[in-house]
Amino acid sequence: MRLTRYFLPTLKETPAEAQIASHRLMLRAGMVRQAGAGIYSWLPLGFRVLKRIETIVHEEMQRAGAHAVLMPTMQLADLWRESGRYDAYGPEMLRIRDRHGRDMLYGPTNEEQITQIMRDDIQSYRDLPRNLYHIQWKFRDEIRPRFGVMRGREFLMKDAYSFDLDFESARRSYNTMFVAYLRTYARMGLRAIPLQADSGPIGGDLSHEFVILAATGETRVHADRRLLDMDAACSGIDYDGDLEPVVRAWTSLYAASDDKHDPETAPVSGSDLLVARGIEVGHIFYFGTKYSEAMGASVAMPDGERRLLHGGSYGIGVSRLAGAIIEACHDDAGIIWPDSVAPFDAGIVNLKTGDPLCDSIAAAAEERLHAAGLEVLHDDRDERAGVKFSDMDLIGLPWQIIVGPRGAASSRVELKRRADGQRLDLSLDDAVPCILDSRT
RNA sequence: CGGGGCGUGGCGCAGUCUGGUAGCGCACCUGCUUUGGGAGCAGGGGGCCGCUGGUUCAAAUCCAGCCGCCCCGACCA
Repeated sequence: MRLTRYFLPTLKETPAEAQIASHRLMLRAGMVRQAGAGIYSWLPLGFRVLKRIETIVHEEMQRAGAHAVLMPTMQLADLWRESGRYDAYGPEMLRIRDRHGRDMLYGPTNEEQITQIMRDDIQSYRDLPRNLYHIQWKFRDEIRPRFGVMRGREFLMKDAYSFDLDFESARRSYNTMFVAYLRTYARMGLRAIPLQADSGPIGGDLSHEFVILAATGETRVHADRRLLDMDAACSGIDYDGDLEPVVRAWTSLYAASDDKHDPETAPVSGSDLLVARGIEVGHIFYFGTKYSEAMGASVAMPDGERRLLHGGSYGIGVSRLAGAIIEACHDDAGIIWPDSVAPFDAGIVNLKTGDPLCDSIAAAAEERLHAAGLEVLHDDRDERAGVKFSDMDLIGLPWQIIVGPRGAASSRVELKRRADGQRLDLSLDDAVPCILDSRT
C-alpha cells in the first residue's frame, strides 16, 4: 500500500481531550476520530487493527468449539421484559421507540437474544452442548465515557454464550472458554491474569475477569508472582480432554482486584506478591438457569422430562483491546505493535523519493514483501526523512525497511525493528525472511 | 448525576476581565533553496468566534437560555 494513496492523517500535536497514552496515540496515529462522547469512527489504520484482533478472537473461539453467528444491535423491549432486565438494567440501556411506537433498545449484551434462539431451535438434549458467539457493536450509555475507545459508549465486543444440560457440563464449557481466553490474549502479545470476579448484573456464581498488565490500567491487581511464569499460550491443549487441572493451576494462585485484596488474609506477600495496574479485557460468567428459567428455554431428556438449559456468557472487549494493547506496548515515540495485531507487517521508508535508484528499490521491496504474503505500507511521500521516521515510529509497525541513498548504491537496505530499535544493514533478499520469521 | 473546566480556520492556543469588526504556531497551496530524525525564505487560501435570543451606534468580548466536549467521583467489555 502506497502511503500517497492511503488515508493516514497523523497528527504532530496531541488533541487536548486525550489524557492517556493509548487515546493520544490512536488520535495521533490516525486510527480513530471522535464522533461524540464515547463514540468513535475507525479510520483505515485503526480498522485494520480491529480486524486483526477479531481474526485472533475468531480463530481461538472456533478452535474452542464455538460457532460464529451475528445477532442484531437493535432488540425488542418485549424480549427483555421476559427476562425482567428491561426494568432492571437501568439508564445504561439506550431505549428507542420506532415509528409504530414499539419500544426497542440498542443491545448492551445479548443473553436474551441468544436464549430466544436456543429456546426456539433446540428441543433435545442431543443438541447440547452448544456455544455460539458473535462480534458485534454494543451500546451502553455510560455515565462518563472516557479514555478514548477504552471506555466508549459504543464498543465492539465478542460475546459467546454456552448452553449445557447441567452444571458439570456447563463447567466444562466454562473451562474451555477460560483456556481460550488465555490463549487469545497470549497471541496478542499480552499477559492476562484471571481474577475471581463478582458476576454483577448478569448474575450467577462462577465468574472471572481477565486483566492485562499495563502501567496506566484502571484497576490495581494483587497477584501471586508465579502467575507470570505460567504458560499462557496453553500449548498443546486438548479441548476434548479434561481442562479442570489447567484451570485449577491458574485459579489456585492468588489474584485479586484492589477492592477484594486484604493484606491480612492474602496467602502471598512481600516479594512474592505482584502489585500492578491492569485493564479488564474480558469477563466470563456461569449464570445457570437464570435466563432459561425466565424465558422458558428447555430441552427434552431421554425420559421425556424437560430440563432447563444451563448458560454461561463470555465477553471480550475487542475495541477496548486495541487501546489496551497500545497501553501495554508503546514508548515516547509512539505505538509498538505486537506482530500479531499490527495493521501492517512492515513499513517501507523511501528516504529519497524521486531518486530513480531509491524509488526502484523501494518499489521492489514492496513487491517482494507482498509476494511473501506480508502486508506492507510504503511511505512514498515526498517528505523529509525526519517526518517519515517519526510517522513510522508513531504508527508502530513492527519492522521498517529504510531505503536511502547510502545503501542503495550497493543494493542494501536497513531493517529496523520498532520494538528495540535494532538496525541491520542487509540485502532485500535477507530482509524478507527476517520479517517472516517474526510472525507466528 | 454531583463537583470543576472548556467551546475562536484541520490541530494546539492568544484575544473575553476593560465591547470598536479576529490573531499566533503547526498543518495546507505556489515558487525557490534544502534533503539519513518533525527544514529555510517569499507569496497565498481558509474562520456561521458552539447555537438562539437580548443589551448596545457597535458583541468573540456584556446578559440569559440551550447544545456539545473534557476532567474528578459512584458503574462497566
